[in-house]
Amino acid sequence: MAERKRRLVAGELRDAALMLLATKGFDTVTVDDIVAVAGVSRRTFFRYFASKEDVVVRFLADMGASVVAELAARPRAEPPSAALRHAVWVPLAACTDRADHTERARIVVRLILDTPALHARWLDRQSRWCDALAAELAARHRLDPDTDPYPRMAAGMAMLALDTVLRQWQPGADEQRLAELTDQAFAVVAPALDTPGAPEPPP
Amino acid sequence: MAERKRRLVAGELRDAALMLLATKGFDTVTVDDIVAVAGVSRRTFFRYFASKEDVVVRFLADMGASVVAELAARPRAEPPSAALRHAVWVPLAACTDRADHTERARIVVRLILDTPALHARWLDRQSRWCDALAAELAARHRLDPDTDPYPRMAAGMAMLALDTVLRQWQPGADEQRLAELTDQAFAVVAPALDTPGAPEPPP
DNA sequence: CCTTTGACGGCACTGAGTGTCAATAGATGC
DNA sequence: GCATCTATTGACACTCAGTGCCGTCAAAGG
Repeated sequence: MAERKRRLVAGELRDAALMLLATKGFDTVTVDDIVAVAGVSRRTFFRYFASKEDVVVRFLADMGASVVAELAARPRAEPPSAALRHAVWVPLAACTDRADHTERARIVVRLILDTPALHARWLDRQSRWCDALAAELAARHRLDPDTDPYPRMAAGMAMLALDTVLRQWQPGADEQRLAELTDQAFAVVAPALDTPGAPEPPP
Repeated sequence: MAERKRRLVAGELRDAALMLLATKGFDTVTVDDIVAVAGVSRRTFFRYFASKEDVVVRFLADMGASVVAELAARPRAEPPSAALRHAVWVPLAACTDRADHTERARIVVRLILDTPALHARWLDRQSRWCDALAAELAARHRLDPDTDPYPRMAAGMAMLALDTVLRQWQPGADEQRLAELTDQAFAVVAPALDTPGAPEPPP
């Protein structure tokens, strides 16, 4: 009950922030501007979001947990390239579930890629997903994550593919188009992901 | 003459900053602390460095330009994995040219990887090198950087290898050890870098 | 010797982010 | 119905990063 109100305020704040940031740019909009539109106090803003960057980055934060969860759900027999492609595709497809949601997601992506401060935060978050992905991959293939570079690099290549897709995301692109871009990106890294030697655990 | 003094002040500031940051941590040290040790005013600090992060990140900034320059200097006939390995190796080897310099570089790397704010800036800088590397790769192989995902992903894989090496850099590791780590990292991505199809330009 | 140039320090200001406290509103117990 | 406990909020004050502005001072150059 109080939980629903929290969600309401957070949504209000997020919508106000995204609207202002997307139109006026990240640096010119202050937190005071955002709270003025949302109708709450400055202090309340920082109770919901750790920083100005956080409002935007959190919008895409679910992707991280999703990617790791999806990878864990894939059958172990599947080659790494296919498993990672699926893991990355699920949250990407979730961006295009409704047409209105799609365009907003694309605008947020563009804002992040074009704003240095946001881009830095985005990369930082991505690198955390990378850690989790690497741990999952190491467990999947029974590799030592401290000495074997494969898990971390494979996770990094998956993130690289995700990044490449988001960068090439043009206005008006639908789910079909995103799927094509994802396939292209993974086609590039697949030879490294599925290279023999590391991935096959000795029975 | 005035130029030499500028360099002197910048060095003083950098040394004071690195000493304080490495011992007390990034967040607890203020710019006032740094300038107190360096013996200049607060305002002067910001004339030399754009931000507190900048002091640390600039320390490794030369690497970026170096990587791109080295790649451009490699013969075109060389396979991408070898060319990129060399390009990444040169600045890495430069970190170990003198023993004292080596250990300081390692401490800075550790500081960056362990401090979220610095890590974010580092990744952001790395992504700029990635842009330049991708452009160079596209030119090398006569590919369209806007539609072909190969150049950007190949550049990203090189950065990924660099990142992996820096992460595995243990105390006391010498140039020999760094070379091993670099070889290991590039062995993972080589199959994707040298995959047929994209890299071979039609004559 | 005088002028111009450039670096420096001091000062004031904006804006992000945090700690604290009092007020308020809703849930709970009697 | 009323008291109470708890969680959320707003207000205020504070620290610190970063910037603009200006007066000063010293060195270069005529």
